[in-house]
Amino acid sequence: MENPRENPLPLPTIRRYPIFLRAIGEMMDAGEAFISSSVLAERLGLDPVLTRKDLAMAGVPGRPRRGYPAEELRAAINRALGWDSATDAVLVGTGSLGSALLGYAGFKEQNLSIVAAFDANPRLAGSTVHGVKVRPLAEMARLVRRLKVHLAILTVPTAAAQACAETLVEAGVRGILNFSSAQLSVPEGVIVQNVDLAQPLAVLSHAIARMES
Amino acid sequence: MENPRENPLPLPTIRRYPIFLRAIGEMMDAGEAFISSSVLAERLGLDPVLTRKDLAMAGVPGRPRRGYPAEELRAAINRALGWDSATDAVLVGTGSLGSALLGYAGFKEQNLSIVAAFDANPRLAGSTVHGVKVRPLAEMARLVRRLKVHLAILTVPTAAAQACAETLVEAGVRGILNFSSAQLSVPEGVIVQNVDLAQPLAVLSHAIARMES
DNA sequence: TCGTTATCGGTATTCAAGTAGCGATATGAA
DNA sequence: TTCATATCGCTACTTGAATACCGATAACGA
Repeated sequence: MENPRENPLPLPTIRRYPIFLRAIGEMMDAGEAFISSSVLAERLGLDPVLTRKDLAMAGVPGRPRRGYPAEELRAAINRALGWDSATDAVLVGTGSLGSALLGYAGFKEQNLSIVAAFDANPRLAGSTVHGVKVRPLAEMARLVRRLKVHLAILTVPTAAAQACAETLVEAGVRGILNFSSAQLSVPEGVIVQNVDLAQPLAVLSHAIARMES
Repeated sequence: MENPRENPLPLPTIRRYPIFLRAIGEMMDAGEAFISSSVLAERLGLDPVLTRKDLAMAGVPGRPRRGYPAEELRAAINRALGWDSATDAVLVGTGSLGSALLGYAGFKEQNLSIVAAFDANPRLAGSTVHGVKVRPLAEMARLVRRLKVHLAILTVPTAAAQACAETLVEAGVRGILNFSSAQLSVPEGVIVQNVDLAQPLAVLSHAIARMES
């Protein structure tokens, strides 16, 4: 099925796809034309069966004793993630984390280009961070609307997050990657994905605490 | 049961705990002495029953029509996460992401203090980032051993990650928060928690792609 | 004092994801 | 040409977490 709506991918599968894409890219660079689930799994330390099921979800048929055609597989996964066509995004909040994300190379791999950055601090406006010009927050609504940007990366302090989100949604943003710890409330049809750096730390320190007990 | 080994907390619960801690802290600042699961759930946009089950796992008994005693609850959750006593960590790789993490306030909330930072680039050595002095990589093994640090945050380029990990483990590190996209291989007893910024972006863009299809 | 009710805490059910088992098939070697 | 085998792809089975349900209880109001 081509229509993603009929293809409800398991959430864990979606999370593994970016990892697969990186490995597939490296294997293609090494000259491989076919990707077998066993080799890929070995490389990533995953279960081969689980890997095969994930790859099968992309809808590209594999061949016994060869694997999946690399180029088609990569294209299918990219399509499933909506990374097949270039997507524009804006970044709001050029503090230390926001600045770091402006320089994060991974976004480019995913056909995501950050076309503008904003900050509430007027002293930062006009400066350039990793090649992106920082603009005052007041220009955000107008520019987002004009550029028809649908995706925003939110790296503002928690207290400012809800107000920013509302402005962004009002200007046409459909998806927000929220790095603040605010619980954003947005209208239906807008998707918020929270990123919380404390979560992996919690998992790690709990595991260590358990081992030492 | 006090012993965490007998208390295998569900992984999703552990991930929600940091969120709960923040909210509980805010409610305590507002003068609340008791935290009810329904109020907490409302505030965080979660299911009240799910929230109550999570809180129950901490082992603190609640009271009908009141809720859980705030101070005890917070202490119990912190204990479950191993955040009850201060933990030292080192950070390796002071690129843009590493620098941002040095300034991340959330770590302090979790009793985590980054006692040293290292970078392979000798030109960076000696500089100070967010109050932490950057040292050359060559000093890492010795210092980690001397300070008896058990936790490391790894923000080096993917190509350098495995070598750094090995040095750290050799020097006594038990847990690694890995921000690189390398698949680290470490000896048994060492825990690696991977953090991949591409994953939440994948979830978000897939969701948007599905809606627009 | 006594009922009402918000909240806890346990049990049961459902659902999603991971795991296991197994037949089908194309490839490569004998 | 024939056979051995790596790999796919399908169908259970198991596990773990979320959801639903329901009884118990302590606080509050009448």
